[in-house]
Amino acid sequence: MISEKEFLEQYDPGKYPRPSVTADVAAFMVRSSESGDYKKDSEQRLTLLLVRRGGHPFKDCWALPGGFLQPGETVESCAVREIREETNVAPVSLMPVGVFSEPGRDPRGWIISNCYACVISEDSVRQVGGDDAADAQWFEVDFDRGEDGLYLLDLTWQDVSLRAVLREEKTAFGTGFFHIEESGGLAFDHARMIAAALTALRENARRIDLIFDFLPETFTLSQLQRVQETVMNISLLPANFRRKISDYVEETDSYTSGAGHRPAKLYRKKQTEKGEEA
Amino acid sequence: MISEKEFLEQYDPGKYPRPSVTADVAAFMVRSSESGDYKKDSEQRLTLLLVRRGGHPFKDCWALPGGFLQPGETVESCAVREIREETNVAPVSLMPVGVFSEPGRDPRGWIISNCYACVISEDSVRQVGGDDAADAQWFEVDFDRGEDGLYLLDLTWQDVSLRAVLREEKTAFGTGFFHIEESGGLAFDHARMIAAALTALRENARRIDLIFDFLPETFTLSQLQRVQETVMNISLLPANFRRKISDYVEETDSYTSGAGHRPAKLYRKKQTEKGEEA
DNA sequence: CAAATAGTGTCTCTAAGACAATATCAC
DNA sequence: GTGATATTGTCTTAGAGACACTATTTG
Repeated sequence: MISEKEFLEQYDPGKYPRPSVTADVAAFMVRSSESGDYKKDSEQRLTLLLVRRGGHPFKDCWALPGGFLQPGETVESCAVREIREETNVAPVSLMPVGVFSEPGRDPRGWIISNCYACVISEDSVRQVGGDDAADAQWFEVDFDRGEDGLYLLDLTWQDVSLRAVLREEKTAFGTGFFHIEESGGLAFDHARMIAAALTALRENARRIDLIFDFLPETFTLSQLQRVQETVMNISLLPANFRRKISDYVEETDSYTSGAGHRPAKLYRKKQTEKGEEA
Repeated sequence: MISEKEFLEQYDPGKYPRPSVTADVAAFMVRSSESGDYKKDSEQRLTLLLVRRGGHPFKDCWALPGGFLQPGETVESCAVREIREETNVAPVSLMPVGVFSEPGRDPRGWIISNCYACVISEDSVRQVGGDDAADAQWFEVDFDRGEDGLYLLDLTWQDVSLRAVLREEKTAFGTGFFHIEESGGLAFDHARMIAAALTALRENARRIDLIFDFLPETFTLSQLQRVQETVMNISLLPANFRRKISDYVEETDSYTSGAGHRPAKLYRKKQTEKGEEA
């Protein structure tokens, strides 16, 4: 019979085999692309940050930013660190997507990956200025359901196009879970992670709180609506959208100007209100 | 410049420090306790499986069942294995609760825990027969919100009563995240895990699919209603509940009998219907 | 003025909650 | 019959969707 103190002094974690642990992050941004017509508002696209792998394995393939967990940090702080290294932006909220631990998912050996999703505003990325390193780029995202529970994931940046095919797994539970039919050239099992992250993002985008993170401090209600439409890939009527979010925003004194139409009042996110309680 | 094959041959995962990884499971069951009155239906209580720790650290404390991840298995299969070792029952669905990786959370060192919740029917536990090992018991659960975002967690089995106090963390995102004010004698940071698991369980119990796992193959609608009420700690009107779930169940030819009141038709879960699509 | 977005009012439809009323068993 | 649950029907209300209409800007 030994005491707890003695036990801990003798304890050797190296007795049992241990995996390596990583955090990978699907960082999303809504990018507005200018249109030719001065009257029309710009269109918006959902984009995802990918990095080109500089070393083996999957050298030169595109992958989610991520890295190994270091002693003394949590998985979440590791995820934040990785995103900041790539974008210079610290993500506001981090959404857990899932744990990926299938044997063989990484050719280097026993490696478990914790996947997170986060949302970054175009505004903040512009402020810190992209360093134009060709190894990190925002890809436009298309993710649609095909036939027979097949899903098509399209990631496009300039002339690079990654097309993955996934099959949805029946998962008695609500979390999206996918099998890779075609990786589309993405490294590791990242196509699965991206599909799961997109599913989680869309699922949670109806909770209004999330979509504010895509926008700067102040915004018009139309901008807010377009963000939700872009993320969830749906279409809404302005009148109804305004009603729905009216409790979550408050007016400012500013207006937009310069567009070829009626100016819009700028709003900001209302603090300490609804959605916090209950 | 080396090839990927050469790289993998040279790769040594031991170069970087690695954590130990565990899976811990919050297994819930709804237990019906017989009442004295022949006319009244039995009352139901939500219970949680805890095991008494036989060795250091936290010797003799109660803890969630769990164990170290072994090579060649996924985190999920590890969780299933642990539950089966304690109950002889293989849980149907596994719900991810969160990853707990705060430095110092385990006195043995760098140990990351993946927490899952699952739901087990009283029926299946009865069938395999509890082995009456005193080291694994179903505790009755009370989890209520106090003042100032403080939560009280009460776990009771016979004369053992564990009372933990937790504080909810503001987490820009929807997942419950708690700080331990008082552990109530629970091992490690398991009080946090249990609070997070209960939050997740209640959140998802409104998705009807989940609550079927608490019940045997066939059941009455009242039983189903009581399960949802027990899990979510709410009260519903029978008429409305029946309407809401009517699309998810189908009748059988059997009826209950023997109770001091009108017999109820037995239902079963309807397959390949609503909730699967969309 | 034309084109486009900003913003308001209102009708309808559906789902949830409340509640009343009837049915049927064991004792 | 009594007391309990089983089961059905209907009224009310809250919220989402649809749509018509007005307001205001730039060129």
